[in-house]
Amino acid sequence: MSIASKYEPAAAEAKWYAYWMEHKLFSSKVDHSKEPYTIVIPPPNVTGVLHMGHMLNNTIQDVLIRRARMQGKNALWVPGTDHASIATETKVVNMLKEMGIDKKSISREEFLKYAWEWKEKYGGIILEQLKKLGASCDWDRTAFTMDPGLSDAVLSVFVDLHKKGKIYRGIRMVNWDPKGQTALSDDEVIMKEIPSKLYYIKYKIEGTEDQFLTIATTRPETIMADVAICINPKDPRFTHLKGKKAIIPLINRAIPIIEDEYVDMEFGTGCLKVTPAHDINDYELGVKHKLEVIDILNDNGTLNEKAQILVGEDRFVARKMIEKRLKEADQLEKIEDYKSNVGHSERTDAVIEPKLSLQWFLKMEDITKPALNSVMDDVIQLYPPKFKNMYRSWMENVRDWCISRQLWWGHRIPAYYLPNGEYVVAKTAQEALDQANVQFGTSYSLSDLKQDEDVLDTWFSSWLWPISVFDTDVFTTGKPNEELKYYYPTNDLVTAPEILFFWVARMIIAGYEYMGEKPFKNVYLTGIVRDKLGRKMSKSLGNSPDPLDLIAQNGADGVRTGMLFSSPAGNDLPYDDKLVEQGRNFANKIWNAFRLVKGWEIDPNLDGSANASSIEWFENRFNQGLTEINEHFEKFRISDALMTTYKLVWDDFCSWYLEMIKPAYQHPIDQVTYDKTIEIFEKILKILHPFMPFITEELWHQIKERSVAESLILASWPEARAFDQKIIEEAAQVFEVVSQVRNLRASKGMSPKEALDLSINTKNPEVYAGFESVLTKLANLSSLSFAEKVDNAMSFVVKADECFIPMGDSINVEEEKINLKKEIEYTQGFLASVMKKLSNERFVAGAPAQVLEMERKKQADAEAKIKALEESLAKLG
RNA sequence: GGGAGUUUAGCUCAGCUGGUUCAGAGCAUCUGCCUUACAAGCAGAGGGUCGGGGGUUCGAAUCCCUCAACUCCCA
Repeated sequence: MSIASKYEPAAAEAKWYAYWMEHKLFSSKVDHSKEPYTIVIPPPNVTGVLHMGHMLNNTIQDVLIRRARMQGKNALWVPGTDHASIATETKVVNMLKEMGIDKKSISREEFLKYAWEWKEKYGGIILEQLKKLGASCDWDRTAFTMDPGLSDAVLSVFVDLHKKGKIYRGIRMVNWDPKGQTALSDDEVIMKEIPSKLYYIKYKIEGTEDQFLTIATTRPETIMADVAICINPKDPRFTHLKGKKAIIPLINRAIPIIEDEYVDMEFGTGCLKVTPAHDINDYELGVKHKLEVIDILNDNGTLNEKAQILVGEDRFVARKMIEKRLKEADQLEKIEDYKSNVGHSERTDAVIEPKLSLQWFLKMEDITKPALNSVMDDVIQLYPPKFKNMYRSWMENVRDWCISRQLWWGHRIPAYYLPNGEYVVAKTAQEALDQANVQFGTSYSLSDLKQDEDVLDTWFSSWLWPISVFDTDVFTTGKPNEELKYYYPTNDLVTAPEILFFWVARMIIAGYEYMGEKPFKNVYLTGIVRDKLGRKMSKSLGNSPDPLDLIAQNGADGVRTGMLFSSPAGNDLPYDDKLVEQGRNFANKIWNAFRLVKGWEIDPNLDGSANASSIEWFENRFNQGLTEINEHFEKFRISDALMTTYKLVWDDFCSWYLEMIKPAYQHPIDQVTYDKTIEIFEKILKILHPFMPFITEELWHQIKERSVAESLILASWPEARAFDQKIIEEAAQVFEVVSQVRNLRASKGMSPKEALDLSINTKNPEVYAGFESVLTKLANLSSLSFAEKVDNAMSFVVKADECFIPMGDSINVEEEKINLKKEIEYTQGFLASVMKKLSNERFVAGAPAQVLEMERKKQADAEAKIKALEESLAKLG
């Protein structure tokens, strides 16, 4: 035969992906005769490359989409990328640096020109990589969050929310990234536990020469920004300080000593320095006590002239120098080691500086309510549901969303400042001008307007994604177009729990605000892909395999199934190369099953009636498996759906069914069995297709020539028919006899080639009737008979049936006796435990009838088995 | 400091409203096989007082209490 014994995925993958693309089989158009099934991709960063997290995430989406497509739904998976303002800007800045260009030395327009060039060059890489994975996205719809239409939608929404009074400008404490020189949202800040130091600093009490109070701080470089010392009014240690002033060391500025119960008497010394400009809690304390704000830091993290000393030094350098100077002044009492949680920028890893600045905010209080309720009421379902709690606590404690970023790459805030100190918000400069002149009775010209320098937070565009990929005008018109009406709300969203808040929650908010309707029905939260040590796989740690290498080595189908083998919803995926290997082996197994079937010659004159029972059994078993697989899918248990498919194909189809009907070597097969087997094989390929699209499409076409419209990707998902439990159970009993014979051979060290005689003592010979040839073949029997008594035989019992293998003189009677006695003893123990239950009146009275019946059946089975075993024992003499 | 989650075989995980799907699966391990579809394979086997303790119940991996360890979120 000419078919290779090992499946080579590369050629088939390239061929079929090109085929699907060429014939536009991923494409979806509005079609009211079909039910839509829609997924919008979580748009990867435009500058990104595929990592293991994407692989898992997008495999799941593709499985869902392909299955929906086969179920006859109008399946649409919308792809696209996110402009990712901070991440991309950082990369472009670095690129420019390598070219010897400083961002500060070029204009905004020049910078954006470089950025767009960068985007054009690298922006599509990740989408190309997704194609290698087999992603069946409708690529003609590929969207980008900074496409003209989508950008326009973002500005419309900004203007609209501003008009509604939900967007405002205000001074707030924000998370400032001194390296990226931008404000970050809370979600972009990663808290890390950092070993640091607690400095105990002595402040002189004003009007004394030798009286001091001591404060403990982790940030001595901010003492120049202190505006008060705060004590707890209940603290008896400090009553003598009330109403006095303290003097800041080194700069000798006097500050009041105030009282507030906020101060934790247990922490540090019980005295707290209040530095409103550089700590969020101090800021709130400052507002409460109407304290001045002294900001001593520049945007880049160096000290400014308000610090009076160390001007121009970096904050961390300043910390060291302050420590030294305090020591010299004898005002540093001690230093303790301390662990503190310090915020770091997700993008630049710089230590975050709390900073007061003028930013744009979105009021979250009212707008979040429908979004909270929809998840709490399961209108939107989270998988797994444990994330509901997290979602609620976030939504109930949400703070206003800081939506401005001090960057250039992104959607520039459509606010225009006027010479009179006012500003207007409008989509274009012209509109702003018209509005301003009407509103203020002025006659400004365009050149008088100065647009806000900042751009919007990336999430302020991606929160519109499930709407804006279909319709970018609805935000102004309020009237959804045909596409949006048809595809929205989408069905499933597959994403990582870490962006549940920044993205998922906000899409829900925007969905209700602009569509009055949820953006999706189900949210499937994947876990994080981790290495064997439990670390998150990341480029910086270098612990992640290259996904494209993996695909090259194991095939996309192997990688897809490997990723899914062990990733229940919400659980992290502990990645192991073994999993992908298992996937690859599985593909090979399917390949070889095909080789076997394809290699058979058909003899139309042969009678195949002996295989009827085997075919009947497998069809029932298939329907049972398919029912289970469908149930797993309904519950989003993708790993379980795969595992059930895996076992159905490998164990039931390959190990049992094919062996049962396989003709002897170089013998032909009958027409009926062959046709049935091909039919079964086709059904197997169908249920495998969502997981393993390439190999299944390849074999589908190798079975016979098929047209484009007959491609597997478009084939219909098999119907799960009713199945007969009895047929399955009886076959299982026959299989058990086969296993026992094999087991006996193995334990006696007999060769599998040695044919044996088998005699069965059963009350239900009809169970074996259809399977006699199967039994003979799989257990390698020289004869099969039904008899009550057999002498000098090894025996075993399956259910209540005694099975004998006559051994003539070679049998070791004593050993057989011991084995039988052991089994009798064990079964009697089991029976005793059942009887104990049944003789317990309270059990009989309290247990449901069904349970009772089960117990009685157990009793009957055990008694029958003991009887059979005892008879066998008696026959040994 | 507040909240949530996890703990079942060597590993990764199932186990629904207590009772036959109740101690399971896959992988790994061990034993025997190069049996012409597949050694990326076949056949067989061994592994767990379900984190510890207590309670409720006729009956607990499952419900309650408590302790312990780990993880995550928020401050």
